Amino acid sequence: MPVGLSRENLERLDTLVANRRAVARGESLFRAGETFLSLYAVRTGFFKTRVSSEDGRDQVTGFQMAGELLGLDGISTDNHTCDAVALEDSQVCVIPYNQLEGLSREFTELQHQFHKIMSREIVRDHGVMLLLGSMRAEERLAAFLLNLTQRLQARGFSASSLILRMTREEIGSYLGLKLETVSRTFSKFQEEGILDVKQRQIRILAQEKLEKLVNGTNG
Amino acid sequence: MPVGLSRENLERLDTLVANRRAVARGESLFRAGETFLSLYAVRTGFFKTRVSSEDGRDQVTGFQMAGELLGLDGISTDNHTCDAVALEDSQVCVIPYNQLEGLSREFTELQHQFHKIMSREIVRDHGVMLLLGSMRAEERLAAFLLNLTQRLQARGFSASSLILRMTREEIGSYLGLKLETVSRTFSKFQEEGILDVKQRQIRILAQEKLEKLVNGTNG
DNA sequence: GTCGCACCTTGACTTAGCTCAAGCCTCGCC
DNA sequence: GGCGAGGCTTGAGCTAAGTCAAGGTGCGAC
Repeated sequence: MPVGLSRENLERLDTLVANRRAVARGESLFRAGETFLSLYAVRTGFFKTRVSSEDGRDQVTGFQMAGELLGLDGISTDNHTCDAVALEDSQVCVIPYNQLEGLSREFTELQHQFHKIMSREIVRDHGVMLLLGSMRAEERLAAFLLNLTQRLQARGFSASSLILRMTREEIGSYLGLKLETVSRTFSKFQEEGILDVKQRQIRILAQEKLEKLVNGTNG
Repeated sequence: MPVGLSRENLERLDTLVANRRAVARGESLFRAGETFLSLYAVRTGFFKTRVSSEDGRDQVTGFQMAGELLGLDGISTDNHTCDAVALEDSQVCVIPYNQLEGLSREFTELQHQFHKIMSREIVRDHGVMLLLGSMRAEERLAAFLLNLTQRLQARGFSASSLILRMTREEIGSYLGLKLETVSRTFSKFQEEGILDVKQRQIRILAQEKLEKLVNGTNG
């Protein structure tokens, strides 16, 4: 949250975010049901969030990379409502929530940014609902890949070449598909010359075809 | 947002919410792309929200009844990102967003409540993702009906008898199903003695069976 | 180095839900 | 009171994605 502030105030904001925590691959940062105290900003690494229903069903609700925020769902009931699991060794900033509320009462800009971040999460979720509610498998995977590369590119990585941090099953859960369907769709994209797929190493050969799949009136 | 406050402060909160607006059935309260200035609290009536992709696809993202808040998605970019359409003649309170931010800097409790409301929206959306990503048609419709009746019951209406405000197509869009599937599933529930369905009049005869469909490990 | 395990791919078959089509309510309007 | 339009139901056939099953691949532990 970059803001124009005095040095003293900048320091106060820095303390908000001073605390670090490391999370090893496969470990949870937090779990559904735990008391909510802090938000977390990913510094390095990669996470998934996952909700579960009373029966065994679960659903990956998102993948988070450096700079993204985790834990917003916990504010509603003072308990986390999802699990956040590191997909590789990761580091987060711990942001004590009551301090954030306090500071955001003083700094209008911080308050506004925080609201924007929450709102953006809602907008993102609506996009996923659109995907889950109305797209076919190929369209879902295309949208997923474009979203990932866009976010990676914003962080200075290649727009066309990436290494997936998650399994086919996790991608499938996120996209509402079975892992076999994800795998077959990757293979299909490879046959069609859209992707080069070697396990988790993906190279995008024809981004415009992915975009057409997502946006085109589906021909 | 009921809070314990002095009379003067209560009055200031009242002015926040003093403005009313009527929306006739079928009209939009706001549309995607319009400048975001205010949130809206439903006073009477019933709304749907809907997102659209560049091609014609669209997805109903929620149904809102009295007491629920509309427009949170607009904060992220200062533009609304979905359409809100009245499903019956309705009335809303207009809540100017910059005033809300201002007051919530003064009133800790208001700030906290507002954050909880945004967070609750995120949690709700995750629940819908779980539904869209992992449930079968019957389970989706059961979850939908239980959610509706629960919210109606919280407002003093019957837990077992309701009148749908939306078409089969709108239910289908929300649940990621085609209208025919929604219709067939209603018919199936009727055959099984779970519901009595007469067009939009629904009577729930066996709530426990709906609950079992949603929660049961799916037998 | 090789063993084991987690993950991925591919094939054959099944099925839930979609599509297309026809007909029926019901409610507002003339 | 009849007509029309939007909405709902139902049937028949199709298809995208799921299921089950049998390997293949690559990496970490010993």
